[in-house]
Formats: sequence, structure tokens, C-alpha cells
Amino acid sequence: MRGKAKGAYHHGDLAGSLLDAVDDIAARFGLEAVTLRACARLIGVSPSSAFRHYADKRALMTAFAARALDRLSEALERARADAPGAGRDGDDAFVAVGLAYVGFAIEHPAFFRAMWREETLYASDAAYAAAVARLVARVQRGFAGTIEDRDPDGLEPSELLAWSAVHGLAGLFVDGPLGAGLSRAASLEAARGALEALGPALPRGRGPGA
Amino acid sequence: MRGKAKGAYHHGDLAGSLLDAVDDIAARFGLEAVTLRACARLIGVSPSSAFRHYADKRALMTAFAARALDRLSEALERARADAPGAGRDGDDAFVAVGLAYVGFAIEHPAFFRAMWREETLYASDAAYAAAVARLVARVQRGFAGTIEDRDPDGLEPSELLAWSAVHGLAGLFVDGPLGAGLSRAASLEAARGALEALGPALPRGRGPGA
DNA sequence: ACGTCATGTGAACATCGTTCGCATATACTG
DNA sequence: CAGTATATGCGAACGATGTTCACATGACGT
Repeated sequence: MRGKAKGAYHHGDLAGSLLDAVDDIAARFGLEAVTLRACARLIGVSPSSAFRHYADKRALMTAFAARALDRLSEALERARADAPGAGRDGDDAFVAVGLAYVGFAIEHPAFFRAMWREETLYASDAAYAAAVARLVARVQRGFAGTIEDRDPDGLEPSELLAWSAVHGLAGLFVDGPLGAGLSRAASLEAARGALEALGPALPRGRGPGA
Repeated sequence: MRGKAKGAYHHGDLAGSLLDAVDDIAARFGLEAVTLRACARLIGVSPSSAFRHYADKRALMTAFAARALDRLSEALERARADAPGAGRDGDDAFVAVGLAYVGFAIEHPAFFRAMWREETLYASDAAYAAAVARLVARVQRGFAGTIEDRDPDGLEPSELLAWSAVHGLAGLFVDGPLGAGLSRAASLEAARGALEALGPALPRGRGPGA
């Protein structure tokens, strides 16, 4: 709640408050309910004032997507840190990070949707692209120890597979045919089963390691 | 193009023509550009006439999503029929069906997006739900022979994993960070690599089979 | 104190989804 | 075949949305 915090220009930090408003409305009523006028109304400011800080509604949504991406990144970071067997065998860490990804999507569906709505945001925006890069790095760091990364640039097939499985689980629960009628806990349990089943496909066990 | 086909009531088949219009606009300018008025304009009909056939814009989009789902189902069916080693070892069939899924998403991103936009459609609509059920059945039929389905009701972890990997690949390419800068062929090649890497995680090879 | 720039305002515009009363073509009944 | 009922399309209207623009007003440097 950074409402009308420490005095600054007229409002304080309209750019940030607008993001908070998007946050609030999206969380409560869904992404489709996010409206420039509604955001302005919520802050108590004129609709046109938003255009001093964002060129477009799309630019606002881009900034919001970047913020959501960073929140997800932090959640993954926490999950990796809290993972029981962290540091040792990467398997547990991978499942923990993957579950954090899916859990975030289930708990904050509007945020998760906003991150990837390329038709509603400027995918080439610098801040957005940077947030995406951070997220990708976090996810791959979640794989570290699990998947040996021979070529850090190109996506190893196993990496792409793991990333896809996690992302697909989230998508299926949030927007797909699996979300309905399944409690949060049940969804996460199903996701855990699927992620654990992925183990044999990851090249971890192979080689002289173990 | 069923434009103003064989005479019927006034227009012929406005309900169907409206779907065609959505189809056309979505394919050319993206989902966000689909507008009731634009569809009506394209057909040469008054905006209000659409409401005789669809209660909502959302109802229209629901019907469109159902149509898109059926197209994807057909594509999967074709892929399974055309798969070289069809009928025998399920592995090739699975990769073929999965690639068809991803390929459809890449070639028709607007259709793929429309299918799962739960915020923009009535997920409980009977026709939509039926189309989803058909799609799920087709996908699982694509897995047949690859994944032994012990419990046809509950989703086996391996089934959920396979379904997620395919769906996640499509999502990453269509709306995610992987779509940019990758040609259609390159994307499909990457997807094939990931799907083939999934093999060891599917319980096919195990047991007395082979 | 003054001028300049950044920031917010209010009215306006085109467009969108949606509703309503009205017109008209088709189908049904006798 | 006549006449009525019903399904279908039309036009004008409403409120809401994104966006623009000329204008007001606050903050800051000189």
C-alpha cells in the first residue's frame, strides 16, 4: 500500500501506485477487469494523468507483467533456498522449484496470465525483457545440479523439456481443463507426481555422478 | 467462405458466418482485434444482429474456442494416422501427435490462445466442454500404446506429465520467451528434441513389452 | 522573485458492447 | 391461398473505455 506516501511531486509516485492498482484489481476481479479508468478511480486521480507515466495501457500492462515476473522469480528463489536437500542432489530442488512455479500460478492466476499475454504487452520492452531473462535464469538455476548444461546459450533438450513440463502444468491448471474441481492441494499433489515422474528423463543419474 | 450461401432466412447462416469472421480477423490481426462490430461489418450486417445468435461477445468467443478445439483435434487425428510407425510402438506416435499439437499452436497462435482464455469465455458451456473432452480424448489416444493407462478416470502421473510437456511447449512458443527469433522449423525441431527426451520417463519401455 | 519544466485536470472524440422498439421475411395454420 | 405468429435483421441510443489536447498548478533552479 504505497497509497499517498511520503510527499513528492503532486501525488507521490503515480507510476508505482498505478501498478499497485492493476495489482489489486487483477487479483480481485481478474485481468479483464483491469481498466485504466478503474485504476485511476482507485487512486483518486484523473484518467488522463496515467498517460504522463505510461504511453499506453499496453505499456502499463507491460510494466505490471515485469513486476509479476519478478515476484515469480523471488518465489522460485525462496523455494530453492528452502528445499530440504538443497545443494546436494538436484532432484529435490528441481521438484521444489517446479512446484513453486505451479503454486504461484494457481495462487495468482491473474499475475501468471499477465506475464505471458504477448498480445497485450510490448514483449520487446527493455524492462520486461530483463525480467523475463531473470526468470529464465532462476528457472535454469533451479535445474542446476539436475541437468548438466553443456551449452549455456542454446537450450539443452532436457532443459527445454523440464521448463515445458513445469510451464505446461501451470497453464493446464490456470487456464486449462484441469483447473476446475481440483483444490489447490490436490492440484499441487498431481503436479508433484508428474514432476517426480520426469526424473528418469533428466540426465542427472547418468554418468559418473550419483 | 460461407459468405451468403444458399438462401435461408435473411442472411443464410449468420451464426456460422460470425464464427468465420472471428476466424478471419483473429488469424489476420490477432485475438485482441476481434470485435463484434468488426465481425458484423465484415459480413455486412448490423452490429446488433449478432445478439440474435449469441447472448454475448463472450458466448461468441466460446463458440469460436470450441471450433478451434475441434480443429486441433482433427489435426491430432491426422497426425496419428499419418505417423510412420503408427499402431506399433507408441513412441513415434506420441512424438508425432505432440509435434502436431505444437505445430498447430505455432501456425495458428490466435486459435490456440482462444481455446484456453477462460476469462473470455464460458468454460461451463456445454458445446465448449464437449469440445474440450474430445480434445483430451484425442490427446490421450495419442498416448495409447505409449503410456499404459491403469486408471482411465484419474490422470496417471505419466499422462499428466506428457500432456503438460506438450502443452507447455506450445505455450512457451506461442506466448513465452521462446517464440521470438525462432523460425517455425527451428521451433519444431527443438520441440521434437524435448519430446524425444521425454521417452525414458514414460513407462512404455518397462515391463515385458518391447 | 521569476521562469521553466514536470505533473495533474477536464472536456472532448471515436470505438466498443449492449439494449430497445421497430421493420420484415419466413413458417405455420386454416 | 390468406392471415397470423415467429424468427430474424435494423437503427438509434446508452454507458464505458482508451486516448488526446489545451489548460492549470505544483516544484525547482537561478
